[in-house]
Amino acid sequence: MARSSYHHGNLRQALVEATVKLIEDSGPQGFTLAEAARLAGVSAAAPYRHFAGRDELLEEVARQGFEEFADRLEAAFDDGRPRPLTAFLRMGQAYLAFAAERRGFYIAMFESGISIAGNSALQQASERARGVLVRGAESLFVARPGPRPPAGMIADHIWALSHGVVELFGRGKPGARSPIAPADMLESGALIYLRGLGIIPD
Amino acid sequence: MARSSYHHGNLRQALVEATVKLIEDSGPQGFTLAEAARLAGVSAAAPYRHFAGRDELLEEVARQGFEEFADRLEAAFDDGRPRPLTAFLRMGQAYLAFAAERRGFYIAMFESGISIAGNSALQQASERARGVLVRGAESLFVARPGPRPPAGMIADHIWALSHGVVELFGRGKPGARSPIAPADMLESGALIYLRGLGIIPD
DNA sequence: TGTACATCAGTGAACGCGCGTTCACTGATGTAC
DNA sequence: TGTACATCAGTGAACGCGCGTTCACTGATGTAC
Repeated sequence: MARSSYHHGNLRQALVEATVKLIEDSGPQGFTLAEAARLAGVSAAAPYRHFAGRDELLEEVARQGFEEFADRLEAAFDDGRPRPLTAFLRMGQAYLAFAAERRGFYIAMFESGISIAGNSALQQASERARGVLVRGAESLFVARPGPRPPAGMIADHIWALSHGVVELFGRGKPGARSPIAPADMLESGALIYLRGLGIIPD
Repeated sequence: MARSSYHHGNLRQALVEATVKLIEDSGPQGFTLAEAARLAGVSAAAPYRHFAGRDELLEEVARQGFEEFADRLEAAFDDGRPRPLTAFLRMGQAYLAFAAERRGFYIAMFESGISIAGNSALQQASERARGVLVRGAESLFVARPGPRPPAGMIADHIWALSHGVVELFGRGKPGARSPIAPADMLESGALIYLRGLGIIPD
């Protein structure tokens, strides 16, 4: 944060990180361009050398978030090793881990009110993440002949369930709505769902 | 909105309605006490006769939202008629209908950043809504002997799935992430899940 | 039915604040020769 | 290796703005008698 020279050197990325920290500390509202600049140790006018405004900075945060999100899902899936089902469930836990460990990014991605469709780099990154889930869903059927439900639909169901768990039960409220840990909630829900798909025998 | 006399007559409720409209029109950020007062045709100081501040007004909006939400779920469930499964699925559709038709309330309830636990009237209302889902889940097992999964868990799974569908796919973005309508997404997901529970035979 | 008076629910002006954004500027860096 | 110069990435002051909140006030309403 402390800067010895007149030039910052890496202000663009420093602003991204300041934004993440501000969002984590004070919620999605608790972020202003001015405060991000302050946190980066720079005048309020400086961010305009790198971003057109507040929204463009938020969208960059979300884009980087989606990239890391996709990376983590991919690593968790590990090409379906040792078995597709295990790998698929591991993606669910990676989903929750990302939401918890990278909360600032998660909020920027899903709760900041930015428009994903309006920014093509952002949209590409978000589609890449969905692609990992879709491939995971496809892998569940590799050894199964016959008709299969569309993998995109399965990916969307699991994404929705995971997101709902994060939003409704994922925040560390003591004495929250449910005493069950988010990880257990997602796993039990996903297992029931996969049994419904015939992936897991009763 | 137009007021003939010095006194408004029903300012408290008018502010609630103004808040809902502002949130619907301009997102969760697009609400300020000052603008709500303006919309209600009243000076910026007037709201302080009825609410301690911005947050208290938002919490009242959320509370009323949860009450109507619970009412609608209850009406949709209709005591499990004609069959528990049908009634349960109808609740899912009522969930989506509420989120779409009462968007301002939904946003105040789930996306405005208020703390549900910090306001007991609000918490009670939200628990009442969950109670309807829980009773719906219990009804699925009335004619089934033997061990059953906890109804609270099932209610939470379905709530999370519904919420996720609303948040990720429910906004009317043209060309959005998925071309499938939210109602179809939720129904297909819920059916697979219920099959996994053994409620629906394969 | 009329009147005095307490209470209630508004007004409007004022405040301090922080934000987003623009602008002319300047210090630092990189490059051509 | 040195110098001139273009470009880049900052500064700091200023602006207009709208917000939240407070305050003394006043018009309207309700009630006791």
